[in-house]
Amino acid sequence: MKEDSIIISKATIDRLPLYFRTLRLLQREDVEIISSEELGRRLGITPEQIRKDLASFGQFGKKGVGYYVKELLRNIGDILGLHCNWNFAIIGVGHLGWALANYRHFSSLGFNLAAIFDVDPTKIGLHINGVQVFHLDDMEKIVQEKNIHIGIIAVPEAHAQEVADKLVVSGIRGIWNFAPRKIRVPGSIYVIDEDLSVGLSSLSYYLARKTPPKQQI
Amino acid sequence: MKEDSIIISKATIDRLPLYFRTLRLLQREDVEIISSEELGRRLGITPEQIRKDLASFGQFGKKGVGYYVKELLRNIGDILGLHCNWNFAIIGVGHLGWALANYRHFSSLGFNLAAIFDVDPTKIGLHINGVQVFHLDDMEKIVQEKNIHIGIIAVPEAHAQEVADKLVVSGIRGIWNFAPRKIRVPGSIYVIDEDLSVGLSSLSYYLARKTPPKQQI
DNA sequence: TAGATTGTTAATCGATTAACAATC
DNA sequence: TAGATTGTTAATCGATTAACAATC
Repeated sequence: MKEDSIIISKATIDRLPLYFRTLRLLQREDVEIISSEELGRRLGITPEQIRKDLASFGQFGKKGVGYYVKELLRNIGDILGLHCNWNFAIIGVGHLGWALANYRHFSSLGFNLAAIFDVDPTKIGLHINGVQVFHLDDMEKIVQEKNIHIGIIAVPEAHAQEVADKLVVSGIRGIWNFAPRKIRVPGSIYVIDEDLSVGLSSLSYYLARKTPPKQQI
Repeated sequence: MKEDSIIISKATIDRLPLYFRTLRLLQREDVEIISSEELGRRLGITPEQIRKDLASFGQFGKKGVGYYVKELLRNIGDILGLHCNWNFAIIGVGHLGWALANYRHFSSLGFNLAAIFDVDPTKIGLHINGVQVFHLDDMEKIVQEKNIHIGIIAVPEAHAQEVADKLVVSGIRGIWNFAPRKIRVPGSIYVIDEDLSVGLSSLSYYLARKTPPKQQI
């Protein structure tokens, strides 16, 4: 295992979930072996890139043959830590929080929605997708009780920092931030920002000048 | 203007919306002038990076002074094509489509939700956020009528390609794809993939090995 | 064995960082 | 003027692509 010796690029890590999801599809199609060539064709990624990405974690393929789908799937799942069965919480039951609470792909990847938080008294106590909505003030207690590691911020911008602070105090380790604002947290907390207006804005950029980039992501 | 002579990196373009949103915040705070130093501090981006990004589109700053917030805001808005008042459509009234239809930031950036599409007869004719839900079969007509340029795919994976095909035929120019599947479209159509499970999976990767990357995005 | 395909090293390409002259 | 800060060029760093030896 090279994970600890060599620094893996962020770009590589972001491609792993794509490989994973495609391999799952292949498994469902009863494909047992796949070459980097064919996997690349499916994803719009060069075979060299795929081999390089995978090789940075170990030797998962068989020369002259390809990759065993089932085996590679297990390996990538392990690399991504999907076996950890992370518990996560959603903060904010607006339209976006509601949608995320009902998003099926998370649980199929092994993530478990353990709690939802809001401040609106009419929402506290509700069950969304079978998960209870708690008051923000009870976060510390619930996070401990339910062993929650990841917090998803889906509150209005104005409250994002306040919620982030609460999450940190409660002992969360990772934050997925949908609020379009930079949040400040200690260095030990990992944050991923997901500002949805970035996607639409960059689309606008390309459409406005009629120059589609050569390669999609 | 250098836009046409020099190829701007995708990384730069993805940062423009971040600059834009921060400048808007500054304007609301009545800040008139900002230095790359201070803007960088707010965003967690180096000042050199910001100056480089902006300089690739023109000379927007004043040496020894900084950038005029109002002026820079207008310039970045123009670069991003936000003045084009793009009409967009959402396809799929599931939880995600519903949330996107109600997302306020799009309209505040000048994007106009002009139509929603689904196939469920109980949803056709409904108005969400004041916008009518049409049947998928009427797409070509409605897209033409309402001059829609952008389609947001929020349907289950299994139907993503079929919807993409319909969008292309209808004359759409850009697609924002939330379905976790690669869609195939002609080269002239610009596609942005937004697979929400990538965010959670990469969080999982870092949490599983306790090595937060030095820099957040 | 011959053909295929990986894993790895080297070459290229692109993006970020550093340095500094220009100038407000 | 002196101090500050941009815009730009050069240096560094990192990621992708190409090439090919290893080997199934």
